[in-house]
Amino acid sequence: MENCVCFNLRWVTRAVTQFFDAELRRHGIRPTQTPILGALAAKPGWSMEELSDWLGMERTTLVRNLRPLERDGLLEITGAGRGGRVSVSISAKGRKDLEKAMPAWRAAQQAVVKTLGEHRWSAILSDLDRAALALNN
Amino acid sequence: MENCVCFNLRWVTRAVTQFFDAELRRHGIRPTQTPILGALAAKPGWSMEELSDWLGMERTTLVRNLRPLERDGLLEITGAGRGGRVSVSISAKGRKDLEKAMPAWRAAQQAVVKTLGEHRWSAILSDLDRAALALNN
DNA sequence: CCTGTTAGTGTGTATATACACACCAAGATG
DNA sequence: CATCTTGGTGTGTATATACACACTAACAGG
Repeated sequence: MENCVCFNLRWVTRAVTQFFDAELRRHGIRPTQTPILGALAAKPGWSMEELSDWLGMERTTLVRNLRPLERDGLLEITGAGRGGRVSVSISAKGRKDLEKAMPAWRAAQQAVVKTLGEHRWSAILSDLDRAALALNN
Repeated sequence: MENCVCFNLRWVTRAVTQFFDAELRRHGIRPTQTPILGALAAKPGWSMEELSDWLGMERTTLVRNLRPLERDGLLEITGAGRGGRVSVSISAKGRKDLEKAMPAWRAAQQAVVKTLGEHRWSAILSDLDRAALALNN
């Protein structure tokens, strides 16, 4: 049972997340928030469901994850809310903070990629993506 | 940035965890708890630090993760506590519940392994283990 | 206009995670 | 014995995750 796929994936993910967090921490941005801001920076006016689909994240999880970013003014949520479609967009501050944190992200990414080499990492991530998609059907 | 290792790993891990959870749910055991109970079933009298080392889990995270299991009587924590070493052991109920949940775990494990094949999965997990170890130094 | 249906959204509750910090026990040193 | 250090533990606080559920807006059909 020590070969449990779920357990091993969670273990590696914890290690990688902690590593990214150590780099990003001083910029006040969490590893989970980086891709959220990245998506928002690429396109304005996401609905909650679009964004959660794009990120492959439970919609209700995303709602909670946006709260700290909204509170700190990195993004803005406009629209009706309960019942009506909302529109999530990055703010000027959000864009600036993301920009400032990018070098740290790049450093972490490069350091992790270096452990196995870019070729192997991309093969692994590609396979894992395929596995995850298979499980969703 | 959509190739962020951290983000992709977290995504896959969420999918796999949800899949395991769907199988284990009706037994009242979470995917995270299975390996904990497994370790406890293999050896009695773990100290908190030993167990967290073995599971590759932050010690303080483990403390919180043990609470529900302790509350539900699946394990017992004896010893001084704050300051003094503790001894964590599985209970009879814990052993029984784990036993009952094992078929569900096996089913989930097999289904996930089937997505890429056993050979590929074990190569991937072996590489990921190596990567995670490299990051801890 | 009214009502039923559906799609989009948020909440309640519970677990998972981890950094910073505080606490206490036990042995070492004086 | 007193104090000092160190190693093992738990807590405060904050984010991350997701299932079950409730709510509301918008639209359809009468």
